[in-house]
Amino acid sequence: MIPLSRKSPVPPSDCNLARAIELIGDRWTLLILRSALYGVRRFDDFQSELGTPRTILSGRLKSLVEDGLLEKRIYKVEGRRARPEYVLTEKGEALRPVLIALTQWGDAWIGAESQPPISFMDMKSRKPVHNAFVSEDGREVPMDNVRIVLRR
Amino acid sequence: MIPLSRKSPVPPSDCNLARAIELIGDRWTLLILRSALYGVRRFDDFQSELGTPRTILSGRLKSLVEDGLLEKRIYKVEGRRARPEYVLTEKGEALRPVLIALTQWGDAWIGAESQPPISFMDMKSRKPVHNAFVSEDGREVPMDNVRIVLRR
DNA sequence: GAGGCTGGATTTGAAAGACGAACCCATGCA
DNA sequence: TGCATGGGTTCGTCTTTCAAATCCAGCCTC
Repeated sequence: MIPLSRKSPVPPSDCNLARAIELIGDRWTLLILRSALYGVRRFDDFQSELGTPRTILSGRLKSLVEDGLLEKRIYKVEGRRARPEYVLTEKGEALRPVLIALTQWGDAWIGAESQPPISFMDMKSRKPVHNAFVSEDGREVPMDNVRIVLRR
Repeated sequence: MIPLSRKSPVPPSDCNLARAIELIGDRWTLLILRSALYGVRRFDDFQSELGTPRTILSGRLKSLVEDGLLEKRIYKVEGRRARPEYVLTEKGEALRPVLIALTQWGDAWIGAESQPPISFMDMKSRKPVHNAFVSEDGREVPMDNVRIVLRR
């Protein structure tokens, strides 16, 4: 069990975790990012998949572009007019491990009765992979051996 | 770049990721969990660290208890009256890798100018660790080699 | 070139939720 | 008795969310 503390080692104001939560810690934002990581790019595709109210969706997409997680570009299908699409930037794609870690948490603690509908595999070995901590030499370190280090 | 898709491979309604987002994908909830993972347990400690409105805080703590992420127990300091405290359950502690992954994302993409105030270390080797994918044999698999597998 | 379709996006008014301040309340202490 | 403390709840206001309707530009068909 985590030992009692009266406050966090780093105040939320200069904690990158807290800052990340301010950026993306919102139901719709996270659901949009989830879809985006699955390849969804278009307004109506987000809308019909998530059921997000259109006002909210357009606001969230705008914020995500401003924050550099999505890039707004124009796509054009032959015979149709040009439309914007929202593609993950490198910064946005870098969230993938976070969402996969959350997926695995959900698999273990929410949907534990049934088989998870999705899993992850190493393309080379064709064997399952999971999210974990590794040391510099690329070997897994059990969670219980991970400690926090404060920079002085 | 992620290939275009008109919809996610799994509809949000039976996606454990989407379900996890419904549970904890909320600014205050995530900030509370962050503090809790740092050992904060008491109403006023959450309140003074995060500045959460008291109404919101008591509501979120209640939901987190209902969802099984926190356990409400009674603590008693000698000479003071008994008070409730909110301690992470196993289910709640299991979110730690998710929040560490998000911390490292924040370190890389938000606070990249400055040194991160916190880092993570393997207690045994005393070397830094990072979040990644590993195969069954405990070896790191590069993100680009990871593929989604759908259960049929 | 009038009309329709389509995919983004904004407007509108009602309902829900967030907020800050004040208040409550039980207990231990002086 | 009175007061301090920690953990709430109540209250009124303000903001955000929401669904539905509307807008709008461009491309198509006739």
